[in-house]
Amino acid sequence: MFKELNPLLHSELRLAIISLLIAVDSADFSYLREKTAASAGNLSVQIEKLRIAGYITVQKGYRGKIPQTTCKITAEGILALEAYIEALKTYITL
Amino acid sequence: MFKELNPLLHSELRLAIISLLIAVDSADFSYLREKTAASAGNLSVQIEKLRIAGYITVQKGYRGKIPQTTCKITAEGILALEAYIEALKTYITL
DNA sequence: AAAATTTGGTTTATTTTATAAACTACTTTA
DNA sequence: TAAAGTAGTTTATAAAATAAACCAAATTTT
Repeated sequence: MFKELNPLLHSELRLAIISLLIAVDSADFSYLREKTAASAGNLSVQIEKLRIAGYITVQKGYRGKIPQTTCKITAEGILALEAYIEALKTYITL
Repeated sequence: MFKELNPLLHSELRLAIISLLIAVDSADFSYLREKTAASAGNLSVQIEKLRIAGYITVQKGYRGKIPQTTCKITAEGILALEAYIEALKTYITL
């Protein structure tokens, strides 16, 4: 009947992050913050959850002397999003 | 950029309930329980939330001597679902 | 040059939400 | 008549999202 909605993706902010990363392939913390309008704390927490799940990679480096965190979606992340969308289709007609 | 995902609908069980009610127009508690495979407690709580939001009506009656709760989606509920789907489309390409 | 502000975050605490467990009440079956 | 099933509600617990507080370095303001 209904397929399970991956709880890691079934979250407004995490879905937004994944959605942005699908489009740009690589994005830093500030970019994600601008686009999602999330608080830094919330964004930091949700990025970490996606990283632990293996859906994104996170590289902490420096741009000059300013710290810079860069995120990229992984192949696993792309597959997870595709599966999530398929599951959604068991609930709604898109 | 991203539209807000109505938190009342952005819940696996509540979305399933609304999805079922869109299709059948009227359904009792047991039917929803069968189709969603949710626990009675969880189903009861989520039905009540949808009722308070005005997305469904809930009629408590009897089938013979056995209590029977019947749910129907409201016009408001249908609109909310449509808006939710539109909002989802700002996150994913369906 | 000291103080305040901004950037780029992390950690911790609070609130909200979902879920599960326990309970009520009545009915049917063994 | 005792046990089990139906149809739920209420309450407690677990998990999640969000916000608040904080840290460190750099930049700007006075």
